[in-house]
Amino acid sequence: MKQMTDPVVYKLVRVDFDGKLIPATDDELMEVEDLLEYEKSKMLSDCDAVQTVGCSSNGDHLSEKPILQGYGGLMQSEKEEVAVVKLNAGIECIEMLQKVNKEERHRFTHESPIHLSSCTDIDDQISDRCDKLPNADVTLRSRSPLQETLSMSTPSSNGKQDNQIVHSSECPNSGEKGIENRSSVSAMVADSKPNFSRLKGEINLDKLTIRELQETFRATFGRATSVKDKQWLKRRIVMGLTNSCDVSVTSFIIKDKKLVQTDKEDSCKKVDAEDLVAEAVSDCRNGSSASCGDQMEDAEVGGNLRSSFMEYDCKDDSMLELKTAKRVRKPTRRYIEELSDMEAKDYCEKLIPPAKQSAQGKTSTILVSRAGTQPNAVVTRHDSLGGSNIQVPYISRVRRCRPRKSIMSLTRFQSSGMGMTTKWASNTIGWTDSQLNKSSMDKTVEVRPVPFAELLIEEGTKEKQSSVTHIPEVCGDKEPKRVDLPGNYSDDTTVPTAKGGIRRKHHRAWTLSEVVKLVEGVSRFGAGRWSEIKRLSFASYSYRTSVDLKDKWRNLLKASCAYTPSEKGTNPRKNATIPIPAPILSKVRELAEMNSQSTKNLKASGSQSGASVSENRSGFL
DNA sequence: TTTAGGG
DNA sequence: CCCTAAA
Repeated sequence: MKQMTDPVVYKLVRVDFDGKLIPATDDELMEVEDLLEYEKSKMLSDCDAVQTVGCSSNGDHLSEKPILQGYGGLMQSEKEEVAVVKLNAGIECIEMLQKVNKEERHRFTHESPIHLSSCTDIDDQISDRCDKLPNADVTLRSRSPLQETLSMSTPSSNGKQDNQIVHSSECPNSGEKGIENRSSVSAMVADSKPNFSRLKGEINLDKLTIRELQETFRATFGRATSVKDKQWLKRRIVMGLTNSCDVSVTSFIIKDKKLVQTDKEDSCKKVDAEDLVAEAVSDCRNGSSASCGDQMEDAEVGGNLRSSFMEYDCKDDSMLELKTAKRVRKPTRRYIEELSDMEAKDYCEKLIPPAKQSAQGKTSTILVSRAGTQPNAVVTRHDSLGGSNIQVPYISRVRRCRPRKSIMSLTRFQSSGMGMTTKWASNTIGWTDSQLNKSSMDKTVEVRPVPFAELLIEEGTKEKQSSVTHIPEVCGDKEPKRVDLPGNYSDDTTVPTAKGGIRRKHHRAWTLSEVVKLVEGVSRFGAGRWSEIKRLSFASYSYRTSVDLKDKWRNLLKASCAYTPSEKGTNPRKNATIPIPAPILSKVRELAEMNSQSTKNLKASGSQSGASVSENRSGFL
């Protein structure tokens, strides 16, 4: 599926009045992540390709598209580092995608049937790859030279004011009034390709001239600097190479990607190159956090949004420049929860016990961020993710799910899921945006073929179906209600009981989108595969356990049986909870029937059960 | 640990 | 949702 997607994907990005780049929806963000992954793997094999994804700038206007930098310039020994740097660049995009003006999004959803490239299980991807932002080293400012370059290489279009949205190029109908900032140029910017040869071997920064330091800086971060301050440069480079802000030594020697302290005690974390990668990957995760911030924007975060950026553990005053340039969004509670959940769920098997970690010479550091603007410090800890050190917000939580057997299982399922997705995309009819809205799932858009589209069409919106026949469909994904946002419950959703167990504090009403997700999951994996559905379709819903899914499915089944036979003419307000749209219920019934059928088939003839599933689906409708 | 089913 | 038996 990734191969099918054009690697050049543009995202909805809004530029705020203060020049801040506001990302779009979660789903888009996630898609970018997908992209990042794609780019990463691609670049790992293609050393020369430095892909820079579009950035459009309209002269004085700061309307820009995310710069999605690939992971170019990889050399075997340093590829990890490169990946980091490049990823860091990509992070910017992620960040940009984090937020989008709600109204704009709404409008976007309404006015433009967006057909994003197919990308399934975005939730899973995002939740699996995202983490907190690192030290804000590689910073693409809104007017950074790199972006300037990019801007020039992309066609600019009619100017709009700030706050305008730039439509993604994957949105075929995005050409409506005033929002035509489209560009589909993938700029190859050689200048942005850091020269990492400088990073080889030992570098004694003390002996370098300012110019050399600047060069090294560029090699490290992929962007040039004009800073003349030697100390600053050295610090920056060391920070970049060691991925640590905690650099205050006066003498720097970098040897084999490690900082060799010369005149001071180890105050630096020494991380392997692979750690850097993990860190960079972890950067993406912050994206999910930001999306949470987005969702909570008028809720608890509220006006704090603008000030919700903060720096992590940057004790160095030299960071001042960076502070203004790039601020790290403070993780929301949901983010932290999810992150912790993810980390526990997905990477637990790879965790190295802290003791062992220290024994390996890795300092298990707990850093207290000293945010200038944030009174409350954020405690982070170093964890090992996939054998790498990452910094994650520290939080105690209860794991409700057993860890994934292997990270690869995710990819495996994803690819298989995507395969099915592709099939669906060509065989089924998806939502239209109006259908989406009808289903109250218009908050966000997701690129995913929706198997229930038929149901909605069957609901009398057939006239819409022509507009969406062959393109992967847009579908509401995230919970539409703020009340349902996980962040509102944060990490104290469970409370220990006297009996030693844990009990949930709140009942979380199932939202329609969750139900849809569930039904889709069932249709994909079949009823009974709850843990798989949970992992793949509800990866970002840390509060839904597989048991929950099962229970909900049971309820849905009950509801559908009580409902559908008599069709829609009956009393529409039977459900105490949210009224489940009849199409969904009938879908549930269908799936149930299919399921029982296939199991019967399994029992009887033991064959052709898998084929019957998909065939029954289409034949049924 | 996961699933199925009762409470 | 919780709990638990069974796999």
